[in-house]
Amino acid sequence: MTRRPAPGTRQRILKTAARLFGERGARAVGMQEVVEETGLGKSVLYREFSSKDDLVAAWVRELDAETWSHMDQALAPYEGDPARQLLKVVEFAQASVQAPGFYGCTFYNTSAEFRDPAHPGRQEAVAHLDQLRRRLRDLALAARATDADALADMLMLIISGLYANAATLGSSGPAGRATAAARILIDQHIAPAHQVGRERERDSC
Amino acid sequence: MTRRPAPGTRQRILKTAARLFGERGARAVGMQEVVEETGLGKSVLYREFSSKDDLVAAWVRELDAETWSHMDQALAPYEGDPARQLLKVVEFAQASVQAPGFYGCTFYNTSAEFRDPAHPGRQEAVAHLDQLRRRLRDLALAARATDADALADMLMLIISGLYANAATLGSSGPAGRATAAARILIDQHIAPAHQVGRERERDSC
DNA sequence: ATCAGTCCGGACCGATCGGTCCATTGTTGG
DNA sequence: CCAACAATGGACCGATCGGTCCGGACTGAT
Repeated sequence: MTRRPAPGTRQRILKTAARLFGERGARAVGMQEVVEETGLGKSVLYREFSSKDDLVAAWVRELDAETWSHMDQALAPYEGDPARQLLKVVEFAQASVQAPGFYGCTFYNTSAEFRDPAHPGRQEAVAHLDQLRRRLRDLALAARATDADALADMLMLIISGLYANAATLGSSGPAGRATAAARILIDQHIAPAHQVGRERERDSC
Repeated sequence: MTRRPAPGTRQRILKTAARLFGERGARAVGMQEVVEETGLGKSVLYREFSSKDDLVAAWVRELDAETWSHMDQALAPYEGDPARQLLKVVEFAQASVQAPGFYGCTFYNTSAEFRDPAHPGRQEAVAHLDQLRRRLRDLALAARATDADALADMLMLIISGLYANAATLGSSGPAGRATAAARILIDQHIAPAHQVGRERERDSC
C-alpha cells in the first residue's frame, strides 16, 4: 500500500551538489539551484538533508572518503616503502590539481567560506586535514625520519601550498614545483639505507 | 553654499569592512551590516564604492599596499643580503599568522570565496600573489640561486601552505615549521658562500 | 477496480540580500 | 538671517535566500 522512496536519490543529490559547490563555492550556490539541477523537488532534498549546512557537511565528508580511497590505491604499489609513499602523496595531490574541474581544494575552500568553527562543513574539512597530517606523520615514522613530526608538517605545507597556488595562479605556477620541493625535504629527513651519511654533508648545523 | 562631504569617510568604511570581511568572510557580511557598523548611511557608502564587489576589491587592494609596506620594513635591515631576505619573507609571514585577528590569508580567502575570474576582488588578490611570486624570484636571482625560479616557487608553496594551515589547524600546527622548511630549501639552492647567516639558532635540523 | 497511504514537485513563507531614492538635515554664500 | 542646495540617514525596492507545506500523483494490498 505504501509508496516507496526512489533509491539512489541521496547519491544523486550529493553528486549534483559536489559539482555546483565545487565549481562556484558552496555559499554562491542556492538550494533552489541544487533542486533544479537534480530535477527533484525541495521536499526530497530536505528529507535527505536537514539543512544546507548538513548538505555541505555531507558533501565534504563524501569527498573525504573518496580522497582516502583514491590515495590508498595510489600508495598501494609502494607498500613497505614509506619514504616513497610520502613522495607519492605529494605526487597524488599534484596530479589532482591538473585534472579538469579542479577549482581549489574543497577542504581549504570550505574552511575559507565558513569561518564559524561550529559549522559542520568546516568541522569535516578540518578533520580531513588533521587526518592527512596524521597519515603523513605515520609514514614519516615508518620511514625512520630523523624528525617525523617536522617532516610530516613540512609536507603538509607543500601540499596545502600546492592546492592554494593551483587555485589562484594555475597549475602551471608554483604548484608545479611541489614534488621537487617534497623530494628535497624528504631527502633531508630520511637517510637512504645504502647511502648513509649523505644527509650529513648537507646538514652543516 | 554647498555642503561639503565629511573627510576620512572612505578610510573609515574601509577599516570597518576590513574587520568584518576579514573576520567572517566577505560573502557572509552584508552591506547593511557594514553600514550599521560605520554609523553612516547607505548613500554614503554607495557614493564611495559603486558596489559590494567594488568595496571588496578596494579592501583587498588596501591590504596589498599595507602588506608590501610592512614587508619592506621587515626586509630593510637585511638590504644587500638577498638570501637572508628570502628567509625573512617567510618569517614575516609566519609572524603574521600568530597575530590576534588572523583569520586566514585575505588573498587566498577572497579567491576561495569569489571563483569568477572576472570578480575585481579576486583579480586584486591574484595580482598580489603574482607580485609576491615575482619578488621572491627577484630575491632568489639576487642571491644567485642555482635555480631562482624553482626556489621562488618552492617558497611560495611554503608561504601559502603556512597561511592555509594556520587558518585551518591553527598557528601551532604545521604552520610552525614554515621557516625551518624554508631554510632547507634555501640552503639547497644557494651556494655556501651566499648562504643565510648562521647567527640564529635553528628550530630543527 | 478500489482506496488508503506515502511520496514529491513546486507554490509559498518570512528574512535578508545588494542597491536606489527621497525627505530631512546641515552648511555656506550673500 | 535667510535662501539655496548638497550631503545624509534610512525607508524602500525587487530578487533571492534557506526552509515549510500542501494537493495531486503514484503505489500496492485487497
